[in-house]
Amino acid sequence: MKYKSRQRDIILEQLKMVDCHPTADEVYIMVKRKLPKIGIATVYRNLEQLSKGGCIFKLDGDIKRYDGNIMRHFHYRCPQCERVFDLDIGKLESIYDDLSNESHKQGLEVKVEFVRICENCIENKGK
Amino acid sequence: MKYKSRQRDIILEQLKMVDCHPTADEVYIMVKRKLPKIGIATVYRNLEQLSKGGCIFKLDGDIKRYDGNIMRHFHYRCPQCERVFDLDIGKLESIYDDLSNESHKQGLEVKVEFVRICENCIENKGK
DNA sequence: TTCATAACTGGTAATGATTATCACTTTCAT
DNA sequence: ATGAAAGTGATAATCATTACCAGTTATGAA
Repeated sequence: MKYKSRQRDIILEQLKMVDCHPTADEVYIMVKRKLPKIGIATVYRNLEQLSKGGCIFKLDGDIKRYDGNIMRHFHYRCPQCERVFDLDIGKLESIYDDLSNESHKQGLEVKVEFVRICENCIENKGK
Repeated sequence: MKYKSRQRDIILEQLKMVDCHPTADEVYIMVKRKLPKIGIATVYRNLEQLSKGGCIFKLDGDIKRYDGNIMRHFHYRCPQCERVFDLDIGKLESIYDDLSNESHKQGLEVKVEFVRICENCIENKGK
């Protein structure tokens, strides 16, 4: 990320505009509207760089997803559609902070992810 | 898992014998010593079934790993070699239990994974 | 036991996300 | 203004996982 690039700027801008957590392919489709000639490899390259640089988060899973919101917040993943959603954990938050602080003292980083069937998948159950 | 199969029995047995967290391919190699004719598809099929049946754990990541130990315990993943190791979290444990209990009350399942460079990768740094 | 059938197997082809490669273009410090 | 380092886009390659299929095995009912 030594030089600046229009492609990278637009990828970051688009990712910050949405509140979902798109896959690389979904980012590619979003960015193509502004930069029709961009290649998928450029998208992967820049998503990787942006996440290594701390500008975005990479969410591991079967398919990787990316999050343009780097404020501390929480996610849940739907085990059916494999999508990731933001989550307000309310009073869980202070417990999480304890876990996080205590982990750091022990030289560990913590990764917490919640799992819950999403509303969409609950609705589509009858189908 | 309605019928029993020798292949599945041996996969489970081998997985319970080791304290590492092998990939499907590593399980394949292990099991091949006892069942030289087994196919890789059979290994994947049975690992999936065993994990859905709650006999083993599947650990998500770039490459999936499997754990034959279903007693409650904790893992850390090395971000360099991507291997997974067991971890004694000591006093973190009670905090984790709080988080877990409170999550369940809110209809969420929690997944916690720790991250730390493993000893092997620290040693090999100079190389 | 015999039989029907549902589950399981092994080999292999297909899939699909991600990475590597390469010739070309852009950026930027000097 | 120029040359080295970084970035790009097209496409081929990789590789973990899944799908498919013809043949085998397990199981329960007759």
